Amino acid sequence: MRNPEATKENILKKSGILFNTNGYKATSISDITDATGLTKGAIYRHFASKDDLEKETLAFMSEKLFLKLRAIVSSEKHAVKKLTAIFKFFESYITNPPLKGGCPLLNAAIESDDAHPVLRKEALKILTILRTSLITILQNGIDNKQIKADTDKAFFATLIIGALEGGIMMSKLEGNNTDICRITKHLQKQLDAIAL
Amino acid sequence: MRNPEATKENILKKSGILFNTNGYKATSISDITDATGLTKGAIYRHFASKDDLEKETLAFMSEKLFLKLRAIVSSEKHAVKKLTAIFKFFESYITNPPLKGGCPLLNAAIESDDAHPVLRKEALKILTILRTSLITILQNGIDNKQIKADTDKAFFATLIIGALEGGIMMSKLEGNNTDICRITKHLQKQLDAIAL
DNA sequence: ATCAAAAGATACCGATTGGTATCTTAATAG
DNA sequence: CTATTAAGATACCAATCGGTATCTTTTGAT
Repeated sequence: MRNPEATKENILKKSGILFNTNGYKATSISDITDATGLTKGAIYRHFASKDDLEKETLAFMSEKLFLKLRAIVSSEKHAVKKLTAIFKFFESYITNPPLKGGCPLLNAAIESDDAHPVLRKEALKILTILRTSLITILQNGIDNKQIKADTDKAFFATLIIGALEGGIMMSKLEGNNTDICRITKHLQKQLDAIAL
Repeated sequence: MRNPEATKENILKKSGILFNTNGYKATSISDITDATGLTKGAIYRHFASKDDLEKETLAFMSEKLFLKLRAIVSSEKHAVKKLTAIFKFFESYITNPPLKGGCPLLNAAIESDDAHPVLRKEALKILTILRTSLITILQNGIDNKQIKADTDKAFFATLIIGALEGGIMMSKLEGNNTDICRITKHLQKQLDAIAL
């Protein structure tokens, strides 16, 4: 039953859970061999180093989440509803986590920003994609006369991302969804204010 | 020149920089002996374990920041101005960091929430103090007819903390203060809306 | 001056770290 | 059926980890 692609995916999946819940530095290769049932030989065949595995795992996690997010966004036609769906998606990070350990962007950003350039670059890439996606939705909303034309898109994108990520941090720390729901409620109000 | 209290404070100071910039798990006792010029013997005389050192260091950092914050807040008499001063304080986290490595609450919360109960409990304590302080300022503002009486204090406190912490994450990752300034600008607007 | 106690230095411990060289096994092409 | 090749297992490496037992040095009380 040898299947190198499946093996790599299995490593990425299990590493994702471990990195995202316990941290990148705190997760050892041995933790990963325990979780996968594989050996070091198998892991180092697919990844050049731990740094490389960390980077690829972060990319893997974010790609899977963006896939889910895009599916949710695509199912809505109205720009305002698309954004509301994104708020709901972030609420689910607490109530029904699509990925153990919270938001991989937030986790990687905090762990990497001062010390780990490889991981930091990957986190920045994710932030840029998220930011650009939100701005695109807003622009489409403006083009389709669903959102006020004088909306500061970059400003609004920062508000959405910042508030949601901060809300996730608070709710995860408190162990309930009170804070994230307050945040999404506020964002929804702001969204309604720029809707036509 | 032996001075155990000064030694302990020195350890806490240097550990604070290291833990806050490189992370708790990523910082070894050896890193701390290098930074302080002390030996393990000295460190383990003042702290029972690394867990204990981590916890005490986080408490030490937050206490120092709360002291600064209280001084800034006390210098303003009007509740709205007190809150504005807090916004400016968080902006300074990026432009002129009072402590290397960003916000210790945010850093500790992300690193601890799933795996490190000792640190998590301390982080939660800090969040509670911050939250309570904001609510108290809002309540005093209401009592002094400076802020609308129907303001949802808990809601507003969550918005402030969540948005600021998220903004810090974004700005630190981007390497500029654009995002945190957008966040404070929005918060100021929200504050003006509840001011009398 | 002496001595007890505390502060800090030194030297060590077993366990674990990321990483690698080598060997075995399984799949595939001829 | 066999030879080749790649996937994965095994065994090992030096370095570092958190922690401790013991020794030396400094300090303050007598």
